Amino acid sequence: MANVIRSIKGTRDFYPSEMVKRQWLIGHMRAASEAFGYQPYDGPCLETLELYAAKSGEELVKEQAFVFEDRGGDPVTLRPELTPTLARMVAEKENELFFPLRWWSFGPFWRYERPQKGRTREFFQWNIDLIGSESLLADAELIAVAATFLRNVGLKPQTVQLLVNDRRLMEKQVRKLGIASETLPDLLRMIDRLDRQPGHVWDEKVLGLGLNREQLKGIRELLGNKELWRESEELSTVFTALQELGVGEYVSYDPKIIRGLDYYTGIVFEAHDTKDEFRAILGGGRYANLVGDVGGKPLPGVGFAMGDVVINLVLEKYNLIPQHLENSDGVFVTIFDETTWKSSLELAAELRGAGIEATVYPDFDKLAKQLKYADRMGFTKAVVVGPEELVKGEVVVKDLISREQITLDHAKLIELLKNRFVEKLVVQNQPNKF
RNA sequence: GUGCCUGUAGCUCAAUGGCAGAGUGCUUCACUGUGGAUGAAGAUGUUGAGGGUUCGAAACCCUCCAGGCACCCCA
Repeated sequence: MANVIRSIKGTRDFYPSEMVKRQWLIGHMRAASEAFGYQPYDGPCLETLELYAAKSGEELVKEQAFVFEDRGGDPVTLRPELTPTLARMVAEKENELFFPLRWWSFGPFWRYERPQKGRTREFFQWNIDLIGSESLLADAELIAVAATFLRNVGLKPQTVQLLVNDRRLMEKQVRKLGIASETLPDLLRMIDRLDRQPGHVWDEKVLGLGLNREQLKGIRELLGNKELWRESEELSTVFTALQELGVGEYVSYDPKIIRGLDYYTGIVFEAHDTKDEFRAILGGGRYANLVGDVGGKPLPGVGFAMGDVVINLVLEKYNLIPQHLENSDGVFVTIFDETTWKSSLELAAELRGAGIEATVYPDFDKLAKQLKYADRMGFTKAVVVGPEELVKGEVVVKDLISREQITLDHAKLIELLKNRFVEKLVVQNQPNKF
């Protein structure tokens, strides 16, 4: 195995057992999005470098994007985020779209980072935005979408919280301390990184920005004040709306939430595990001007993004991901021997024609081996067509869980399998069985 | 881009300078028309790669490669 060609650093292979989990996760993202009436959209994975030069943070494009020349010599970029694409798509059709837009998307993104816990170079991201409304109800709605997702995957409010803040409130409070407005962006960035370093180091850095000891003390007090939101009419409204939306238990106020990206202008929020063991699960907020930088009219919006990597770590820790590969919808068709294989194929075709998934064993192996395979692959029903049954036009169907088996004709077999199929559909309509 | 740690069977790991092992998985058989258990037998290694030290290296040293973790940045 030493000489197999390796995959690219920071990418992941999704074997069927992992793919089941990925589909499960996507299902919940879709369900939460659609529950609030959001529509799916997507853009290309390749974009021009120019698009990101206009919009994204400098570091994201210069340091972290995969940039290369196409065969014609033009610089292209593997998308490191979706927002610029969204802005471009909205700007291109701004006169024919009907606002507000409620759009969601799921797809792959690439960032050239050093892979580590919770960070890969190729990852999947759920993006969801409400564009064209300045209402605080829109801010609350996006937070409610996030909370609905967290609840539906089985995460409890004791385990995960959506931490909410408002940049306007923080700016106002910081100004009250008499801090110069030119140091404000740097200071906000420091607040965003408070928990990532020892307290005394952080203090030193803040003093280095030009603050005096008293101002530092004032900042520290602000950041410890869990009731600060009461001074913000906007936050009060948002929290009230979230109570009415039935997700109040998932939401709390945190003055330390600022968000690194510069384009946020109001409400900002992140989901964190309450033990603070993992990175932010998702992050988002209010922006004033989505499309201005790509040449459109200013449009306000609110949205968030959730990567698949951190949420998977959290879900794994709390054992919330369905583990097993299941073929329980289908039936496994054995092949008895060289003289009967045609009957097995014929039966399988008949079952498929009746809308039943049928999987045929491809070799003339011993029945024991075939049943062992069926068991390992997660089938719950197997069919045997041997010489004895063939004469009577019957088949043996075996329940691989109860180990019971019965002999019956084709019509009865189809009826039995179809009834089971109907039961399955009913079960699947429950969101946590997606 | 900076720093620290780790590479041994498919997987998880042991062997700390002296014959490369265990558990698990895998294959076969007990069971020639019936799978999960049990028992028995069997297969599997360039010890990440290359070089050096040594009578002798999986182990010690150097270089490279790969992976993990933290910083940076962020989903």
